This record gives sequence, structure tokens and C-alpha cells, in this order.
Amino acid sequence: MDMQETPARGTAIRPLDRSFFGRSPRRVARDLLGKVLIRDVKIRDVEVRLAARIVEVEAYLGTKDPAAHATAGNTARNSVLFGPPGFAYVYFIYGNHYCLNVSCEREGQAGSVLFRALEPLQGLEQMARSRGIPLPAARHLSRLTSGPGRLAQAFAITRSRDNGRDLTSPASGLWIGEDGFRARSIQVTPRIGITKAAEQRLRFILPGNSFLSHPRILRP
DNA sequence: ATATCGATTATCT
DNA sequence: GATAATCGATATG
Repeated sequence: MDMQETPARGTAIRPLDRSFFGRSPRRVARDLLGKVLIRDVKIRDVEVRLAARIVEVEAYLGTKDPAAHATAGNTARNSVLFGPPGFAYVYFIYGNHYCLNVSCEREGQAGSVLFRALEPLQGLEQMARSRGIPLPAARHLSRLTSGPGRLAQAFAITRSRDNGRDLTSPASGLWIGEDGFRARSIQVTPRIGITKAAEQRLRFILPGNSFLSHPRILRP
């Protein structure tokens, strides 16, 4: 019944340490491609792991970036962005969706990276349940996690539950791991879905991956 | 296949 | 009161 996909082959997954995130959002975004987002939860006394490879991200540059939530300064909503690196910033948008970021740089510098699309590896049935759709035929699998709102829903990420969570710690139950995967190539494109500073090339993708949120928008 | 539009609420002006 | 780092449904080619 349970369809268990093979995670990355070979080695165990190990967490990224905080210094990985203590860099510019561009570099963190680029280096996050190919890493794995993991959620460990206990459901009815059974440990369940959700795992998915990061295939699309966007960098937001902090207070100097008109498109960033940090542009208005430190507020109750975005204060995680102004804290130390490696923590989850979760916000609610359009009255419907949560989106996940990870804080970058250092305390006081509000750079971040938005998770835009994942390739599911493990726990697909649970992701489908969280999304409220039956585990679909292979051609529709990308609907599970292709898009910032979709991936947050697949991982049951909400602001009340996950804002401020430490993404470098497996003990937090939501964390980012490295499994030895190496991206063959990386492509940079303009960011998606924003009105301000939309021209900047701050979206990073694994080109050709079938789980991208907008496979067609590339403009290399 | 692409285009348009309504949903629904936290946050900020 | 307006807007938003989106999604899914519907309409149309």
C-alpha cells in the first residue's frame, strides 16, 4: 500500500550547518539546489518521513530589495528574517497559501531564500493527503510540490507551526539535508509572481526538471 | 496549449 | 481600504 520511494542512493542524509546559511542569499539559493527538504512526523504512533529535492528557489536580498518582505524593516510578521541564519520564515498570502523561506546572512541582515518547487522523494502518499488530492497518475505528480504554496501544503507547513523553526536541526522535525546529489547544471532566471524588482535574475532552477513551478519561463 | 479570474485574510498605508 | 513572493477552475484556441 505504502509507496516508498528510494531517497538518494547510497549515503545517509546529513543536515547542513548554520554556516551554510550565513552567506549571501544568492549563494545560499544556488547551493540549495539539489539539497533535500525533510519533515519527520509521527502519525498515529508511526514515524513518517517526507523528503523532497529542492529544484527551484528564489533569493530575496533584505531591506534593500523592493520585492522582499524585509523591505519595510523589522516587523512582527517578518522578524525571523532579521534573526540568525538557518531559520524558517513562513508567511500567509492571498488569504489561502503559506510559503516557506530560510533566513540567510547574519543577525540584522534580512536576506532569505524562498522555496518554490521540490521533487518528491519519499512519503508521496502523505504529501497527497496533505494536499487533499488522491495520489495521482505519474503525469500529475508535479502537482504535489511544484509551487511555493503547493509544497508548503504538501509538507503541512503553517505559520503557527513552523515560523522560526531551526532548519539546521533534525530534532526540529523540519530540516534541510545533503545526500550527495550534485546538480549537473544550474540556470538563473528572473523571479516569478512579483511586481517590484521583477527583472532581477534571482530565481535558480535545475533546468529541465519536471517539477519546476513554471517549466516554460526560463529566459536564460 | 495559454489566458483570465475569483477566492480569502494578514499586513501595511 | 488596498494589496499580495498563489492556486485552481473555467474559458478559449
